Amino acid sequence: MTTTKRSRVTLADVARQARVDPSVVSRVINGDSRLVIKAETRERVLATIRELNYHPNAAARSLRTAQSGTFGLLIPDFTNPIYAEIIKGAEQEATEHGSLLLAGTAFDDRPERYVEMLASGRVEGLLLAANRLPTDAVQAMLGTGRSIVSVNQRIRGIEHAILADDERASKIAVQHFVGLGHERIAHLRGPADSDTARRRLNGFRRAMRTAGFPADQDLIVGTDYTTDAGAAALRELMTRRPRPTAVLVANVAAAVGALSAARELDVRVPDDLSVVAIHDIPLAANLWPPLTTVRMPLGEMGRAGVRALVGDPGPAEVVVVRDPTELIERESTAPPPRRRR
Amino acid sequence: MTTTKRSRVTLADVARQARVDPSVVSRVINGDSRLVIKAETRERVLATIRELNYHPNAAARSLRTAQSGTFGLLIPDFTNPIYAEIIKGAEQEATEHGSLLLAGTAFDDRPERYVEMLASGRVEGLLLAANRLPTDAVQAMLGTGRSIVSVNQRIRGIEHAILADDERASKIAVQHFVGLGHERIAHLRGPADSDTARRRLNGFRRAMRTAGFPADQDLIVGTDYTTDAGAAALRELMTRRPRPTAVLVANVAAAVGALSAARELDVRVPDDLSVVAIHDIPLAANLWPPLTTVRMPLGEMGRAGVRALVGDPGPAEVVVVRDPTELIERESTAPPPRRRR
DNA sequence: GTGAAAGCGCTAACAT
DNA sequence: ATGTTAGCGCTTTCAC
Repeated sequence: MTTTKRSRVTLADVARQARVDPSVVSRVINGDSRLVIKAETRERVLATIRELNYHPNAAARSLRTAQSGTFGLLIPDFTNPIYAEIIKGAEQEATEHGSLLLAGTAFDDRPERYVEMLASGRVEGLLLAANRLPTDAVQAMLGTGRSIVSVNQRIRGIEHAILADDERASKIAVQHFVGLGHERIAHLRGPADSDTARRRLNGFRRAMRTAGFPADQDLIVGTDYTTDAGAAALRELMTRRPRPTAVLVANVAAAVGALSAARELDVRVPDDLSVVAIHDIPLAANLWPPLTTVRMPLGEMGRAGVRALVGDPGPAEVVVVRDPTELIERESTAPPPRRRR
Repeated sequence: MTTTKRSRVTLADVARQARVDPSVVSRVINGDSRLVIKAETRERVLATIRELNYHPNAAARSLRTAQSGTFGLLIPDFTNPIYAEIIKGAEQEATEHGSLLLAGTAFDDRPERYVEMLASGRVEGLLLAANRLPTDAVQAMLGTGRSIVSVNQRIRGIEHAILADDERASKIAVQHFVGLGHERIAHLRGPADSDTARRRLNGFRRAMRTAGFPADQDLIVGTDYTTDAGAAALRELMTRRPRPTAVLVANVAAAVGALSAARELDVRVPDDLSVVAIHDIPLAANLWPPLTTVRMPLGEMGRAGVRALVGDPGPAEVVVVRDPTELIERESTAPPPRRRR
């Protein structure tokens, strides 16, 4: 009794075979609470659905209800492990909500694509985890009237943002360094146009001031959130004299590069230089040395993003996911050289 | 003249304002070659579309044409860097084809979801990069009559498969070891139920035989494709006496774990043990020591998968993407200890 | 060179 | 307790 026949089975087919009206089938499927129906009839409908192996057509439903049951998530790059965690969280939340998550790369050259996704109704709302979207593309997205929420950063023009406590992450790292006895503490900061980089830098400065070691401008070096840029930045940093004894790297990808560069330069970690990276990913434990990190709630931010999308429009709002921002101490940090002798 | 008005702009609105029939607008949009139309009229239609900021409704189009313009890709886990590369390739190919790619995790517990994606018409075809899908779920997917292509592995019941030359990858690694003078060559093989693991193991055995060092069963240890499993497998392997001097790890995630475990055991890489992993990912260069790998055409497999989906149904077919399977030599391999003294 | 008409498969307000 | 009806917005065959 397989039903691998031609031509899709439609709701009308089910209705005919179950000898009820199509609208009844529809209401049974959608669990319409206002539907009063004999248990027996409902059972007959359900049985017919199974028998015919009926699956509602998504396009028809979507057309009728003006809802696609899909949310979008735009990221800069699938190969950056940070975003994998965000995607995972967002996907889980969407799944629990009965929706699909459409994750995609925000190719810089084709912003119309994302406007189109919204305007065509393919997705009901969009999570923006990609930076550097052209301002007019963002405006066009907003013009569709659909909900847009930025994740991990603020984006000009977008009211709703899901953020982690980036300032606090820097503070945690600085306090760890200070606790170990470091004084010459450096920061490999992210790109100037990055909102997260700015917040982490602020946190760094503030924490340094509080600790009584006002940040030395020489010890703040810019880097992109990439491995290569992190390596280059560390090389530059190590030309400073006297050398720093500790460095907070604003991003784990950059930190991986920094570790490589340190090795090249025969700078021993943590003996000569302690390193803390912001963002904990599984891999950090398998680097050499295992990297001390400040864990950020990446998955939780993805979840919160989807929640904001499905929730009521609500007023302008910034949600800071505070939960588990904490130090994961591994082997890339130790007291400074002087102290140890 | 912004059009951020209520109620979506429809094709009918455009037709009315451009003073043509809706069907003409439709045919202009879709570039119907059989449409004969005055350049002037076409221009007026196009202008109106721009002016009204019209975007076709995806659901309506989908309902009418029975095509969703979306392909699905099922992977086991977003945080595994292998799949990031596959997704990227598939997404690029889909984008070039004007389609969307819906990548999702194949949660073991909800196979109906994926059947549903196909049966409901949300996706036109599905790429399966996830292993361990229940056989009946696969059958149900096939029952929808839509195209399904497996990527990176064969799946029972699915005719079309996009594969890399896994056997050759193992052979390349073994030849590299042999060229360095190794004889006691081990293999951390993937899970028994994994098709890729099987092919890599075959390649390993065959290459060893060819080299005149028939594989020692003791030196073949099973591992999952995860970091922790790789670490455990290496620990087990190093209890063998005499110890192997080289090991081919079937997967890069497992190799990362193996490297960690080697450090724990004070097994120096490459001095005491040479390591080659299958799969090259950017990170391999930043491990310690930088990991020698056999590059597999992951992105290209993703692309080929989408191509197979959009292409004609075609006969049962297995596409082996041969292109750039090659050794990337870094610092985790060296001649065996004996030779170096 | 352009228009008319039918219908894809579903839902929801309104009958009965 | 169930049926009727009227589209959602688009494409496409056929007619003029």
